[in-house]
Amino acid sequence: MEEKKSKGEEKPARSLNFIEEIIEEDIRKGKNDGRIHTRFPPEPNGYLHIGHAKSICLNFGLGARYHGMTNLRFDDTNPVKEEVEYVDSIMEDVHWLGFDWGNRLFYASDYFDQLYDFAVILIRRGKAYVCDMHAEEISATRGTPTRPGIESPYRNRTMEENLDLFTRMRAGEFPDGARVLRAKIDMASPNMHIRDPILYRILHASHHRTGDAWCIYPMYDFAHGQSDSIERITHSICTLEFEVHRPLYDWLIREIGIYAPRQIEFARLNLSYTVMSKRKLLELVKEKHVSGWDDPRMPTISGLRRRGYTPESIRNFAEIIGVAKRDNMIDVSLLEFCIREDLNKRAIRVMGVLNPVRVIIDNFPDDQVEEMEAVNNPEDPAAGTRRVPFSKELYIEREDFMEDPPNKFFRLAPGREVRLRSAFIITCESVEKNPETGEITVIHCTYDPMTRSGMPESNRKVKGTLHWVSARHAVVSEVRLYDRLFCVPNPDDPEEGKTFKDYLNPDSLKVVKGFLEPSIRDAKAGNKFQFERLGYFVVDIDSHPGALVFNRVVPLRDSWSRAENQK
RNA sequence: UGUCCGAUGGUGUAACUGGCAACACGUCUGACUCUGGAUCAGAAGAGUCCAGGUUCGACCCCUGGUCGGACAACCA
Repeated sequence: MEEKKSKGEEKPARSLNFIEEIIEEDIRKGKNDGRIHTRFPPEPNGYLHIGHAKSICLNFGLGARYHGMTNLRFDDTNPVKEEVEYVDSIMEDVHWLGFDWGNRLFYASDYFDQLYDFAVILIRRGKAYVCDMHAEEISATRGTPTRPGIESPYRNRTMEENLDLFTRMRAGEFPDGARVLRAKIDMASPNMHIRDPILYRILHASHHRTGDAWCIYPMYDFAHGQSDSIERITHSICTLEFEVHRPLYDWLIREIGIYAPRQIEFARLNLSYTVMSKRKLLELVKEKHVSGWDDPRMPTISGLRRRGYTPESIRNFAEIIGVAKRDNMIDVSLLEFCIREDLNKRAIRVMGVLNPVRVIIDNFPDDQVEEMEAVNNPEDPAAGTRRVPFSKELYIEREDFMEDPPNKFFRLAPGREVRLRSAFIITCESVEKNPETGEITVIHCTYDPMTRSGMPESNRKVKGTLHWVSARHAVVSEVRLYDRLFCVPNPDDPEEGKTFKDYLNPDSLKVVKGFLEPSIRDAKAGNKFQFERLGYFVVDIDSHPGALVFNRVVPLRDSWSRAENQK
């Protein structure tokens, strides 16, 4: 037995991504005694989106993989943009995704006292000074990426004066914008972030957690790395745009003289046919292009949840897309693949008709109802069966009938036979039309009682199988058919004179009436189904007893319509 | 005319750290099927941005280019 477990048979370990390689190298070297500690550090100024999900899965995944820990830390150093609503939604979303920060819920604002002390240390060491220039002056003297900046006239104040001024900044003696605390590094550095960056600014604003205790707030650069250090984070993982901040991150830690975490940057996720910046998402919400942060068309975690995505499918997506440093644009079809794969295994099948046409089974007794037994999920025998009523008058999908069909059309047409799923084989005998419009109003068929599912005759080969609903048993519901929010792959890259909003897809939501089999009557919000041959659907929170509302999560793959569309 | 980062099939990620490129999605065949779904079998598709160099041998190392991205908020 033992020897049988040769190398080739061990589970196919996927190769390491570059961050895992760094971590394993650090472990090998005995850095931090092999301890691994990561953190997910959102700013509570918006809802989390699928890009954050990548980061969450990465950070928490690494914590778990290396038997370490992962903190949730709110980077809340800008009171004017941050709100508790966002804090709450972020915690809900991280939990929903399946991750747990235990008792390690932190806020950068928890460290305001300590951060203040760090600033004082820098001042005492002559590494920081109070600058009286206003925002415009500072910006004007910062230079450009290709031209060095000019040193502030306040740069060489004495340590005593700096200390006094900083103390008075904190005491509230000065108005917003009057002064800032700056690091004293190098105004000529080719790295803009090293040109005496601002550490603290005066902001007489009340903070969602510290209230009015402070009127000076640390900048990102002075809060983030120090918070990492305080929490003894070993690997501080962030997105590429912070790469140029790393020298400052390291400088501050070194000059203050505290524990040094290692910052590692990776490429953020871009998804086709959507936008991913909080600013743009907020704009869509505020201008009512969508119903809210949790609109099922939004790439937010709450939107995806409402759309019917599962945490498992999103985690799997995060795993599949990988982690690297090059810019990327992932096709939404990959996300769709992930949710189909997941729901295929678990969603109960049900029949529903969204664009009905009446079918009358001429040889079926008028008032008779037969109960058909239908399999709940062919992928999962344990899901059992249910009963579906069959009667003389049915609905089928209008697209499932053609009066004059091409050869490859396997569905219903005059004289043709099709199977009704879990029921009988029927033959089309004739159609009735609206004389004015030419629209087909009724399709007359006959059924063969010997072909009922399970009976010997039912094995007869027929080309097509249709879903159907007994007209008088149909549960009428609202069905929301969602499509991509934008009609171009990259709305972030508009042509001259246009903005991303010029590419909003006018057909991203279509509301139709659905005629569903009665077994669905008691479905609850969040329940997911496959409407056979159509797609996956979830019961929306707008549902009420007797007035169900469904969201289409994603359509089924449809090689017929794909072939048709290619013509 | 700065600094930093990146460049591998249509998309994304690999390549045991130098041994002529793999996996997934997508695409296309075919089989099977009471979902034109799922499943199964197979195929096409890159010679690794370019030019040199080192080497028996380079996606991998070196040099020089090209292209793309990030950085000039008292945002994060």
